[in-house]
Amino acid sequence: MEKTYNPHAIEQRWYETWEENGYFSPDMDTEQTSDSGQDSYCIMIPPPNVTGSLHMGHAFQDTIMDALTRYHRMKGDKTLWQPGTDHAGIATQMVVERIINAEGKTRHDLGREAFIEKIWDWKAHSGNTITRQLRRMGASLDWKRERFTMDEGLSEAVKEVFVRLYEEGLIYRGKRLVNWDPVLHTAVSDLEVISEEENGHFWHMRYPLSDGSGYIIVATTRPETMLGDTAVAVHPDDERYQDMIGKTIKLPLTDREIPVIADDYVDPEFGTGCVKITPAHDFNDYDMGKRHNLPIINILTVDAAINDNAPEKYRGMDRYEARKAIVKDLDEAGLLEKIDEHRLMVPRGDRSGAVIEPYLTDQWYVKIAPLAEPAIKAVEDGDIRFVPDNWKNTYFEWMNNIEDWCISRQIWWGHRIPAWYDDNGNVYVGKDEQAIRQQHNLDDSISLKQDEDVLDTWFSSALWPFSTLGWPDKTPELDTFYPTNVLVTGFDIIFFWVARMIMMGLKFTGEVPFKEVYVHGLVRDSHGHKMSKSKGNVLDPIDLIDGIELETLVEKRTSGMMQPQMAKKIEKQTRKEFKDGIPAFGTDALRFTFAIQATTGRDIKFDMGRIEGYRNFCNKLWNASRYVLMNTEGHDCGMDNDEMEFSLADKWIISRLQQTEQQVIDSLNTYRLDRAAQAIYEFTWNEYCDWYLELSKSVLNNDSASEAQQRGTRNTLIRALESLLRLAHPIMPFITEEIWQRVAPLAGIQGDTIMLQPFPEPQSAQVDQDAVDEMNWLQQFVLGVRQIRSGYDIKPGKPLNVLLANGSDSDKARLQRNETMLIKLARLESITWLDDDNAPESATALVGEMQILIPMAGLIDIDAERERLNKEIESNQGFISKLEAKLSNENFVSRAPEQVVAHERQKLTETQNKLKSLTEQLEKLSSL
RNA sequence: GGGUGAUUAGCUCAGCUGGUCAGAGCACCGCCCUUACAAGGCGGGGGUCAUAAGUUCGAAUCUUAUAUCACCCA
Repeated sequence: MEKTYNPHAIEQRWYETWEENGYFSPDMDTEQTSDSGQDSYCIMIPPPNVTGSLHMGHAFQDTIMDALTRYHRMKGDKTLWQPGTDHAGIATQMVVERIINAEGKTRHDLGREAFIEKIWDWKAHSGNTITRQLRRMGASLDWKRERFTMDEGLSEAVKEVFVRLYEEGLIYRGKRLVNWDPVLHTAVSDLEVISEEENGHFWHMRYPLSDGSGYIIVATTRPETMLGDTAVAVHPDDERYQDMIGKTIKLPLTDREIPVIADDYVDPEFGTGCVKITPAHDFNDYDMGKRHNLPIINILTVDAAINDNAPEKYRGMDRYEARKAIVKDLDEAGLLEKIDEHRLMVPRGDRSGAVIEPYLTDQWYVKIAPLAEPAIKAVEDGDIRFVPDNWKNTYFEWMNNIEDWCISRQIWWGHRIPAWYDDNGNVYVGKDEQAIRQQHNLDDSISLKQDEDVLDTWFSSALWPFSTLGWPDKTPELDTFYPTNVLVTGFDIIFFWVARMIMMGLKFTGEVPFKEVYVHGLVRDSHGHKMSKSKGNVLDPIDLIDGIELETLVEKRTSGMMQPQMAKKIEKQTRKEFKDGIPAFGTDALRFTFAIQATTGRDIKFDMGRIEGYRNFCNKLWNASRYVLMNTEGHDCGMDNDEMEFSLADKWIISRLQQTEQQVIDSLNTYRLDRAAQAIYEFTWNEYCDWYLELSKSVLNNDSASEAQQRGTRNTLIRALESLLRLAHPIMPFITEEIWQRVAPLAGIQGDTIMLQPFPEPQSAQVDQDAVDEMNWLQQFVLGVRQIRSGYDIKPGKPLNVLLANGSDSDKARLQRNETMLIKLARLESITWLDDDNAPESATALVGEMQILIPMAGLIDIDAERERLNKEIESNQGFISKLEAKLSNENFVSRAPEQVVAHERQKLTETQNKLKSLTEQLEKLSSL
């Protein structure tokens, strides 16, 4: 093996091998599908946008899913991690449209069919970026089953669902106020609208009463909408305006008269207490208009320009142009009271960034209440469990206030709505035109035209857990893997996606789509800020894996900026934070970094120090393995000759391994990847490397050790490492595979890949508590010597003579058994039991009550040792008085559980003995 | 305005159903290139667990209030 861990050299190669050999597949081809009592395990990947590229959120999420998948596969479950991508209607259309625009054309020049053809072309050539990147992450997805939300089978499922919902009256067409994106020319759902506070104005306008008795002042943030006003509303109890109610107003700049009405909705405290009502362009006003039977006057075109319902002067003006003109005209007419600065919530389309207008159009809707009810119940009843649990509150909150889902979009890329119209405007819904003609007895003399709209992308995503498995056909896949086990997702799409999958899954399969929903946090930058292109703080997971030069990174972060003026600042920041660019950490280090920070429900602040530390951990594992291989390759490790003798260290490390395995299993079962990773880290570094490997040297490099002893140690070295590799494989697949290939044969294990080896199962019979206790004693001993050494600046290499006093029989027996190891580990010359009285001046350490004495002659300063002892005594006295206080509290003694009290008593005794021993030492020094 | 979560060492975070004077990594200080590893080894310093009250024999942990921050919804 190479001296230094080099992830590049191993990662790509292993992934190709795994994929080529079909290790990712659950083998549905074999006959034994759902028999044999084998458990199945299935995770659906949240399908990334086909236009997308891997970002830190994906990398985090995929690490979690892959770790779970690999764990279950090794456990022996029939395991499927289902891959695929989403057609991402608006996003994809925009990407391809931009390419066409660059060629000086629009999509309208091409026409619908040719444009869609272009998109398919684009997908064929450029649509696999993200799947390539997923492979770099080591994701063990079964690529043979990769699906796309627009492929044939899934489109079939979409039609099936649409038709059935329509036939049950759960899909309807209606004229409603929708969120209209005037740039994309489509309706968007509430969830696709992002409202943020922006600076704006509050215009106060005078509306004259028709009878000439004065005017009412109304305030608005969108003065151009006044052209569509059909009333002014006040609160029914508002004393200021009682006599106005029922009167009419002469709406300025128009020739219309509108009533003053009373409605509870009006907040008398806000503004003047008078509200202009524009039912066609405001959601609240729309509701109020319905309550009061107000006319609805649409004044905007699809581009959000003023249409022909408005006075001629403003027609054709853009909404903001019209705003200026109207404000000016009002001002000139003396009808502008004042203009205030104002912070207001501005709704923007999440794709286009355009300011959304409420707009009255014909759209398709899903009637959601009947679907929501069982979906709420499924979570209430525990058929679906959220991890962490509190996310169910968010889910309930939304589901209980859910509104009908607008599913039609006025774009070209997507599932076309399976509805046809005849010349009389009758609607027919069916899978295709032919089916409809047949069903409704329509011959060719009647022309049918398909609805131009496509479905919201999330409509097909909602079917993902079963459409990918072949639904509506009854497939073996569906039978085996549905319901799936867990959905791993960020909280940001609980509404978009999770809730809708639950509703659709229950509706069409009668079962929940997944039993658990694991909700993970967001990956932020090291300062806790959201990563975004415009802030220039984005990290690309691939750059962390492969490394990147500073110049390339700067270029990457500053190119194609929406706000080029930010580029300077970003460049400066980047140069400061990454002086030497980013080194190549490798996939395993990145995955480990994510895993160990995957505490449930908490955001991750991505810190370069962490990933560096875990890259070092990979290196540690690598070098430890090198040591093991050096000492086992070509030697008898007990495979051929089972005459072996196991040392204390051997028994101890095997015991600790069992305990670690249990901890990892428990942690993985409860989605605590952080604890699993932590347990692996601590065992590997602090126990296996720091202690066990060192102890093994005193056997392997010791000529007087017997063959059986050496064999026992080699056997333990290799077995423990082999298990550890399997234990760590789900989190760090590449390095474990690479090392395992060499280690496994030495441990007597045949197999082509670690991927398909069984996951370690702890054996309680292998836990030797006596060995654990004795090892603890040995560690205390070594630690005590080291502390003295370090405390008095004694050279690490200088062999010391150690004296022992006040030892029990057990101490003596333990010393006898472990003397060789102690001498080697603590670098001692000799260990001698002392007759009580003739101790020379010494520095002291304690192991329990046994005293370790290191004679000071020529080594140690008496005053310093005295000071140290005094400090130690003081601290122990403090502890004792605390314990005494506790134990003399009658309430404690009588009410606390016996065990706890006994434990405290024991601590007291131990500490008292320790104190006594320390005091003796101090006295000895003082008397000299 | 409603909801959720957070607040523990200089930084990033653990701390499970209350019970070993509060833990890890990074950073810091000291010693060491000891034949697996300087991407390392050994040792060390550092926190009145946001604040206040309460429950309890006992609170970082449970309850309530306050403060600050973050996110979601309106």
